[in-house]
Amino acid sequence: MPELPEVETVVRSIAPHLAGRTIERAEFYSKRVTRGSHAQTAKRLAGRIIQRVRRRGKQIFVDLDHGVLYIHLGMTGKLLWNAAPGKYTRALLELDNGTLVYDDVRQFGRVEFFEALPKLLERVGPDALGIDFADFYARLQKHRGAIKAVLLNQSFVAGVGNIYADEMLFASGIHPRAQARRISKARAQKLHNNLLAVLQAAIQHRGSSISDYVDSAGERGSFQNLHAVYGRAGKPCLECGSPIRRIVIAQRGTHYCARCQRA
DNA sequence: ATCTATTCCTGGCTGC
DNA sequence: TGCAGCCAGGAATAGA
Repeated sequence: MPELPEVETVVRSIAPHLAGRTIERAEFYSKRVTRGSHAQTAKRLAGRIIQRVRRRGKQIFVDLDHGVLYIHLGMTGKLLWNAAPGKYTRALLELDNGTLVYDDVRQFGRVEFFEALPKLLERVGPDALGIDFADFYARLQKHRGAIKAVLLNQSFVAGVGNIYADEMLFASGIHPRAQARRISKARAQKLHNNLLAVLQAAIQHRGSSISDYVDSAGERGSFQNLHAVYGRAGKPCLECGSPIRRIVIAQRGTHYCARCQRA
């Protein structure tokens, strides 16, 4: 499940192949993944020159000389460089130097061409790696819901998903059900530090590969081996030994240590 | 406005 | 070996 570290890893691995290249041909195979007219989208992409590939939160933007290709990996999206198209290939870009293949088993992802970005996509908050503490703390005050749910809200901060939300709450000693606005300034400072620290550590390990995730070269990440709580329900807490608990918050599996994380 | 529940989607897993 | 039933969750959407 690609979150900020996985998307960052994909962007880093794909960008050198794409920058400055020309799109010769585009193909789309899924009505779900690409909602616009396939023929029209392909026509608009043909001949476009890629200027750069960038990321905001979990969103990927391929800036073109005219318009932008928006890519969201959803749950199982993969951007693969020079891979053979397969059963789950939903879109494909043939460039002058190779082929970019978009595979997505569950089709929660998106590959769309826009002349200009829709307002909906602009609704996301500041990127998790770029937000300063003052802004982070001010935004926390605006939410009365559980901190876990708030961290997952992309308009609060962009890029955090289920795995890293659990990990940074554990690292900060904050209970996932704690009310966002009730978190003390000192705790919030800790959470802000861990927001950066956890995501940066995950990027250094090229992301977490639980089931599907691989980068554009098909390589798995290794950060899943360093998860303290995610996916460790019933196993002993690495800090205190008490069993990691699993509850559901905002319809998402949430893992925490009842002893290390107090409300 | 803010928050919560529902929906989409399919491979993988469990249990009979 | 087969198969029904459930689970995983990002984010748009609808409803409270």
